[in-house]
Amino acid sequence: MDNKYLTIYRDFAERIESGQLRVRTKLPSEHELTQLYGASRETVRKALNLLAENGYIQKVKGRGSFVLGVNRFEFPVSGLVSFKELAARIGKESRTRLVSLETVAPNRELADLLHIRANQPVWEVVRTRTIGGETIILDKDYLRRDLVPKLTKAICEDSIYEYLERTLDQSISFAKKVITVEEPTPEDQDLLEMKGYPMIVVVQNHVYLEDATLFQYTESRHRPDKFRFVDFARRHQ
Amino acid sequence: MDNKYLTIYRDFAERIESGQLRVRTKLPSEHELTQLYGASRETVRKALNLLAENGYIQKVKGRGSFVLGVNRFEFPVSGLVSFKELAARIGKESRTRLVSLETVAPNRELADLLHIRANQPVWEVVRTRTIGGETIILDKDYLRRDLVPKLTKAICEDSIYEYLERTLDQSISFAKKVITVEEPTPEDQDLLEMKGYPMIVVVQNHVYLEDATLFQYTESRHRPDKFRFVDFARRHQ
DNA sequence: AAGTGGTCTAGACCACGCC
DNA sequence: GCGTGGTCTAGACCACTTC
Repeated sequence: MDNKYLTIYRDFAERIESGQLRVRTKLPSEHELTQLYGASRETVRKALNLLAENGYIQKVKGRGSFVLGVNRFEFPVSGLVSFKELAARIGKESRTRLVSLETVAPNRELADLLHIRANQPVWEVVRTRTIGGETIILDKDYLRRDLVPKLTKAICEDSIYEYLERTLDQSISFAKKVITVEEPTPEDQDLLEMKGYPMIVVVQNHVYLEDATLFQYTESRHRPDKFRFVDFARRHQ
Repeated sequence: MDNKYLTIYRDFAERIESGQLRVRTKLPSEHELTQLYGASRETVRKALNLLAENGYIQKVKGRGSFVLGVNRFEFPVSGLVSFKELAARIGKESRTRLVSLETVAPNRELADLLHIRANQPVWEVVRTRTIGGETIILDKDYLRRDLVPKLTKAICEDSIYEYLERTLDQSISFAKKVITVEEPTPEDQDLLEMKGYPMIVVVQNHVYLEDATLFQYTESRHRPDKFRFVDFARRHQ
């Protein structure tokens, strides 16, 4: 039992995701929630604001908070979610295959991306993702070797994020994603079932730890017909 | 001068964007900020949390808040920003051209998307966007006619968002974006300089008002080589 | 007038980093 | 031990919606 506001948040997030709370349902008022959870109003509000920010509810001044239906049938790929978490959500049969795992010296471009010196070794992990019987995603990960001393086939085929957060005590804090569309490389053609598609969707991911050091750079290359990115955004100000 | 916490937020957001506050600079402590702005600590924290959520700063327990360099040279397309705001940011010469503006009866698919009956008329606005001399974006907007009574060529070539927020008293609250890659239609080929590219990036946008009614559906179709989507995401929990 | 959410305050205790 | 951010409280006033 950790945070009070996270408890309230997760409580409602679960009930909304499961459909137990229907779309357009009115939540209890903030005053009522303070009594239900034995919390102060600001604590309740912190939970409700998180729910609103993540697309679960809409708060309307003078009326109350209402369950939204936007996120219901979509899985937002925005936010930081590992492939394993994602695969679990969509419930499709999926598989990760390790292509190669080695320590390499970064070329200048990569050293630049990771903000390290050219002689500082990095892990290079190449993996393919098979979903519904088709191999459609190629993931290339580069991690700072000084921050991740050990890496095995088993870890790579399970979830690197999980390993980092559970085993090591590194916490991932934020990431910058860049989505572009490019021509497939011979490597893409070789490792993926491209089915003649002449382009590939590239999702670059810069992953940072809590102290804001960049420690991982990932390129996730998707066959275009299977690519789908969903984002929920609020207009502030 | 409206909100106290928004004042603090904008103050730092501007100073960070302008480069007046350098990357890795330490912000004043929360305690110091309460005195600088004559605000309580929770108010200061609300501003700092907004800055952190939007990628401006990183808060580190026990040490302080530090300026991040992630958002500096990128313009995040995540969040809700109109094309006009976007064009202003990147500073490139750009132009919007109205292709057609009419009232149509929605087909079933569109009526479904907008959650309206099939006999309820909607605005159909088709526009092309020219950036750096090339026409590379095709925007198709559908708006509920009951919510937007008037729409002119001038408004469409300026900014529909701006018109809605300033002239009408409608406030845009949130949106759901879906990015996919498809084959170009004859219309794409006709209106855009496709240069032989065999695919097109489609950004679907469902835009909601503050009372959570869906009032606009937009399809933004981008030539793949010029498409770029940047997203900043924090890992919560 | 009563109920709702939005903002703000002045305190409190805690966990963490640093010296 | 001191300064830092993270959580939480019990109140206050305001603007808005509903009746």
